[in-house]
Amino acid sequence: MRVTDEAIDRIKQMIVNGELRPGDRLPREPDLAARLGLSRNSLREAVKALALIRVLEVRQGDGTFVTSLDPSLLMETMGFVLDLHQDASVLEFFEVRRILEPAAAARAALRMADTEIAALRKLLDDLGPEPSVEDLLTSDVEFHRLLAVGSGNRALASIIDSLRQPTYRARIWRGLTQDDAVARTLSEHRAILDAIEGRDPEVARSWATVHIAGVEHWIQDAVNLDEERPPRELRKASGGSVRPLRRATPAEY
Amino acid sequence: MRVTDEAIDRIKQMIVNGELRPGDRLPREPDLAARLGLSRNSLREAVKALALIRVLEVRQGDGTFVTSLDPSLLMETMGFVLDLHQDASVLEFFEVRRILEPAAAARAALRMADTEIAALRKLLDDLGPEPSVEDLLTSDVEFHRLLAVGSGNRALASIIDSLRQPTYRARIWRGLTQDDAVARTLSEHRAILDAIEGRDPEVARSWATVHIAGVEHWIQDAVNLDEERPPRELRKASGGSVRPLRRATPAEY
DNA sequence: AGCGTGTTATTCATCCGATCTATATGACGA
DNA sequence: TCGTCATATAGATCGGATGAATAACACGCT
Repeated sequence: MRVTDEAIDRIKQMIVNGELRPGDRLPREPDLAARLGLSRNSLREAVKALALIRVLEVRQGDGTFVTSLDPSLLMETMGFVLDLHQDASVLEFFEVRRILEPAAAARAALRMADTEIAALRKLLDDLGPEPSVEDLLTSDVEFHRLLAVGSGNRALASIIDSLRQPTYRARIWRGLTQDDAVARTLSEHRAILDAIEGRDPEVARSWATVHIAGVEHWIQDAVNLDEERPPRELRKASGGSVRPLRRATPAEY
Repeated sequence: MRVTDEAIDRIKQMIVNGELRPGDRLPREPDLAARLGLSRNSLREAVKALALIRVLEVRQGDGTFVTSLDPSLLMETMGFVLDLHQDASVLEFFEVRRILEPAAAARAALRMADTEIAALRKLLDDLGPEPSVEDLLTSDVEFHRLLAVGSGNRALASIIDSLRQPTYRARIWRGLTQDDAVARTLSEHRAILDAIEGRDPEVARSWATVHIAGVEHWIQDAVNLDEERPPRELRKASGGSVRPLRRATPAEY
């Protein structure tokens, strides 16, 4: 195995077996490199890789630390990978959302604290009856995030969060093209919250399903329409060969 | 922003905008470094990070390539992160499985091809009535994998796959301690498959729920028992301070 | 002509050592 | 007491040198 890969594994093992705990600081680069028996450059490759997936956090002039390892950090990694999938597979991710979010809503109805519900209610009330598309999207993201967290399952919440990332821009497009999207979103959000407040998991689940499915169907139609149009070129490759590029998808807007 | 982070982003953008496509080869290290305006060492840190999350694949003596970017590659990354969470949060991940796997089973009942169902049937038949624990686990992993793939949603399948990873060892423990676990697993697998064969999504979903919940409850009990026992030390830190380590959890077995 | 083998070029792997930059810390003076 | 500045520390980045794996090609044998 490559020394760098081995270093990644060694560091990982140090965390798994408890030698390094969340928040702990790693030895200085030269020391750790010596201890693991490799050069500083190779060690840095390992550290960089672990930093990308949010296992380590490097602070220049301070040191390298183990992150909290909170499941929510998983989100960013997944979001990064999902950014690479902006084609038809968006629909696949959407389908997963339609599975997870209703489940989260149902659990939230059972587990959410009254104070959390009040905060959610305030979020919706603060928005007003006719918000700008921008404000709506901000509120929408926060609503779904709080709902996911309200499930009481951090892993579930972070997976949902990471799945929303790539569909964020899709919803922007929606807000811009469907006139009734704003009103509909508002009323559906309130319906979900009402069900949670009433501690009715099945109703919460159903409203969440309706809510997600509405967006999903719209995306589906948009993709289908897009398939029928001829591909258009996005832009030319900068340095080298010019090749036809993939088709634009809703997720890009 | 650090040059390395910028390089990561630049490479990512090259993929997102289609300049680099799955399977494509990147320019030689020196060339790409020159083009991105940084040193080879720094570029290598970026490449290593992207290789860890399976976006790039480096082949010594050959070159560096963009992977297929298949959603199933997402699995390995997630599995890596999940390895770091071997404490009580295992139950959180298990709960997500209990949401996703029944949903996958229901979809499989609707979407799976007859040939795929036949393959699944053969998998179960090949195992025989009283398999070894080892064989059972191998078959079990494959059964659930095919089931997930049968959902027709690669993203869903890969998330389920990645979630199973950390519970694999948990099930080993189960197989060793519960005498009826083998027979029960076998019959539940057959029940799920029967429902799929009968194209009955609701029954498939229910059997899958029962199946997962069985394991989940057992793990839950095991963790609770474990909580009541005093923590035991796993082993001492090698180089530095000796500190009490976290408690062992079922996932370690 | 077909095929196996050895050579060579290409490309990544790894290392070393030096310099630059950001951060934290503590000394110093208003 | 508090703000400022010097200094130590640790990571950031670089350039170059050498080793190792792979692929491509030429060669010679059958």
